[in-house]
Amino acid sequence: MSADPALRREIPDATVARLPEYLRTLSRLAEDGVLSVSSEELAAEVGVRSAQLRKDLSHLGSYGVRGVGYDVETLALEISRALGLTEDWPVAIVGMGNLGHALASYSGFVTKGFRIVGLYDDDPALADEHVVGVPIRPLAELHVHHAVDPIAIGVIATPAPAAQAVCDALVGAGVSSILNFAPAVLSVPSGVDVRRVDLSTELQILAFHAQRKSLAAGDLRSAVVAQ
Amino acid sequence: MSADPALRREIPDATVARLPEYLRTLSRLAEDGVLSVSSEELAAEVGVRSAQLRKDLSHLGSYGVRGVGYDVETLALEISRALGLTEDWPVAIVGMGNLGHALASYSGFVTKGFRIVGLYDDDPALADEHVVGVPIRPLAELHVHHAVDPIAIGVIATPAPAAQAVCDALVGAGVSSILNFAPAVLSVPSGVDVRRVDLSTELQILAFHAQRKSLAAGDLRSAVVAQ
DNA sequence: AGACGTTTGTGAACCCATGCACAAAGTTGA
DNA sequence: TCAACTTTGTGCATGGGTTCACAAACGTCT
Repeated sequence: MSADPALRREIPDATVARLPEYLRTLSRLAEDGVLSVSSEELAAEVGVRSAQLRKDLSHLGSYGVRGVGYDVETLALEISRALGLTEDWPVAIVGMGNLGHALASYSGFVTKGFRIVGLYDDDPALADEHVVGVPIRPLAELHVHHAVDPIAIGVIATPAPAAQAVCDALVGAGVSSILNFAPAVLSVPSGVDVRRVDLSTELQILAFHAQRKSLAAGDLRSAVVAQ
Repeated sequence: MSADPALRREIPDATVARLPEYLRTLSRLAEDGVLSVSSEELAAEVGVRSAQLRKDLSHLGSYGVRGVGYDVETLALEISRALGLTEDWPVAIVGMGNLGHALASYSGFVTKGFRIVGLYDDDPALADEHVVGVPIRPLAELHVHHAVDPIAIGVIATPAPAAQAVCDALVGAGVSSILNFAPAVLSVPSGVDVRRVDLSTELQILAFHAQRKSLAAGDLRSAVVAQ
């Protein structure tokens, strides 16, 4: 029987969403030569409550020492393992406009775990351009490429109208994890995982809170008007 | 007394996060000439349960007609109002590398509600370059600019090490809503709102689920090994 | 060795969000 | 006008996530 709780137990989604942040902070601490942290210290760095941090970590196993804290190296390694970053993940980006270029050259992509193996765009003007050493090819070549060098994660950085067709092509080639930057809801068969990142959604949420703040500030005025 | 529930009642964060998606879908339907939708239809388009959609909308007021559905135009307008998109929000982007360029020319930014009023970067190589008609200027000019043409929302698209300093500059100039693309946790005074979008976090979450899928597929093998 | 201080891991209470199911309210058609 | 049908808005139950608070476990110092 495996003793690793990460492989046996279910890790809550909310916890998984925070693990990358813990990992990033631990890596920074390791670079700074810090050997050990308490949940209190680490939580303060990340901006969460220490109880939440401890409960999150408890889902991966018991890697702390009571009265002492957590060994930075060990904990970083265990989080990496839990997230699956000990193996590397071949990534393909479809849509090499401004955003696609930015993503391809984003250093966060290259860092541990992820490797860009394909860049796709049907615009002839981009044909055979290279970004970070990888050639841009037409989407039709996806199948061939995937057969030779399988793609684990597909990133969609096209305009919204093209997104569903690109998604279908990725799914058709066998990709079952997709990161979608296009402002469109994708329909996929079950078993395929889609995460969406939408810039304008984030802006709109900020606008909502900004509006609330300015309404609160102008309370007096509106109260008078309301009368 | 104002009769608008959006101004009086509290709208849950989870609801606010979904409103932009509802709005986008309604706008698309309006373009297609659709005049009315039921909660069932709209929910199917967006990919949520109809009960959730109705509950979300009930927080803004009562804009549906029983037995009929929602008027597309009216509902879109009411969501826009609730989100604060009826006024326009001046946005400044700091950090004009690949990502900054992509954001500045992203069409989602220009669409209703948001207007780019400033682009900042201290790299002399970028000085006086124009993107979408706006000149790139050094960060030191932020204060002056803000005094003339106030900035409501600041977008940080710099590398992580610079993010906190940029954030301090924005806050110092009076910006109280910040969208942070740098992989760093920002500390801000209370009253300032920060949202973070992190590309590598999203990738890592995908990797976690991908790993879980491949572990499930290889269950038999690991079970044998475990014995 | 034993007492003391520290920090983890977790049971239990709370809180928010989701989903169900139905009454209320509207339309349509005879 | 009235009955049949449709769809909203919402009270209630359920489930997950967060926070509290404390016992268990470890190191340290005498």
